[in-house]
Amino acid sequence: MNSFTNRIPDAAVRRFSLYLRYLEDFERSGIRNVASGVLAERGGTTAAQVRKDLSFLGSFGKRGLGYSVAELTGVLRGVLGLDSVWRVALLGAGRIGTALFRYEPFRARGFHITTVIDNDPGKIGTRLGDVTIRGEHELESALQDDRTDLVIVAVPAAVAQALVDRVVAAGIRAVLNYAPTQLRLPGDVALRNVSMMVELESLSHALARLRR
Amino acid sequence: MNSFTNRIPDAAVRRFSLYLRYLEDFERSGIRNVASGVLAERGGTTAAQVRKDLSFLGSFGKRGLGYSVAELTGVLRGVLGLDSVWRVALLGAGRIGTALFRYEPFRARGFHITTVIDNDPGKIGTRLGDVTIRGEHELESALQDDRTDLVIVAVPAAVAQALVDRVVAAGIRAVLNYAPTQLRLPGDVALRNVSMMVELESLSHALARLRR
DNA sequence: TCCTGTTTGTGAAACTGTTCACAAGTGGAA
DNA sequence: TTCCACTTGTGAACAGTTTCACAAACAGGA
Repeated sequence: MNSFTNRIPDAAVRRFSLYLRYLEDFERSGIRNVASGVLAERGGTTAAQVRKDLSFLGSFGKRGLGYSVAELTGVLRGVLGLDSVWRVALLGAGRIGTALFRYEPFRARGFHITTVIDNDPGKIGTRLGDVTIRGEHELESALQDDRTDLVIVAVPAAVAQALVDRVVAAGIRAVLNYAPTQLRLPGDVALRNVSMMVELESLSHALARLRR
Repeated sequence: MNSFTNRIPDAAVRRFSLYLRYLEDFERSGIRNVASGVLAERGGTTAAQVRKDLSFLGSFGKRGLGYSVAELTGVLRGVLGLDSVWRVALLGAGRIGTALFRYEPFRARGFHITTVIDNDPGKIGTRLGDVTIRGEHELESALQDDRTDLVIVAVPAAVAQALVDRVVAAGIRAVLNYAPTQLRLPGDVALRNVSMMVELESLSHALARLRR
């Protein structure tokens, strides 16, 4: 009975992404209904967790039956903002930036990389896929012209903060950061960090403990 | 006064990685002591958080002065298991795998990618940097021969689980997963997932809320 | 219609992580 | 030596998240 008016816990939102992925698998397999326990088993969590998560969105499961795959898929797409196209700018066309650019599932989910910025003179003017790489000096105009919603940062740590300050000043409200540095930005800008070093080191911590 | 015998919260361990990064910057700048507030400001957290985190490791700050950069660096390296070399196998030499392989900071931190596995016949036998790519059928022998500590999964979701089952059976106890699927594995195997879709979708959720 | 087996939705309890607030050290100046 | 400005370490309060447990709803069969 918990409705849209309330804020949804961040931990739950992240699981929604996973649930949606599994529901799409089920949909492809022609499965029409799915119980919380099935979704839980697939996602490495518990049935109670799944039900609690979904209860933040309202209540549209059928007792005794489970959830309609089609309906739940639709609701999750809506909540995750996947019912519209998001225009994405990629800052940095190095190895990581290029790998991200070519990652197909982005486009399938409605994330269109329409802008690529790099400061290497050898790259400016060349194409990455169907996008022409532009120089850093064009950042603001590119973000504006392309009506960018969201920025992915894949530049060296040393230049990331300065670039992001400009991005925020240009009105962008969502940043996905791959640079190995903690960006500081206003509270009303959504930021997510992805760091392979942090994950790796948390693993080596676990391993080191095991060894003792 | 909290000593090594206790388990350290996962959230704290992940912040240790960040603290260490900043401490290394400070060390390079010749700064010898650092207060919790300074570390906090750099890492986008609070002074109390920093002190609480560090208290899990013992107590070696000096009241009125802060922490010795050199000492703290050493302690964090130890806790994160960075005082030895870890031998890493990379499964999947596609775009993401290749980008990971070439990511220099790994090696600097003591993570040596000694094994690369791919099932593309066109790639088997070719080299990636100084490592020869081997076929999937050699997985077990490669892990054994190279005395692998840790495995990075960068293969398509469809084949990830089967491959990881073999990896676990071969005795590996730490897995870093880039495949967009939730791997199921025994409780005594440490697993970390890195998913750009989850992060992106959590951003688009935030944006979609903003729009309402 | 009634019974049975299944599954949801949700308060309450348990747990985990974060923030607060302050006594207790510390170095340096007077 | 005494004082002062500063900073740690840590219980306690608080906030957020997960798990538990069970009444209520439903489908299908007898």
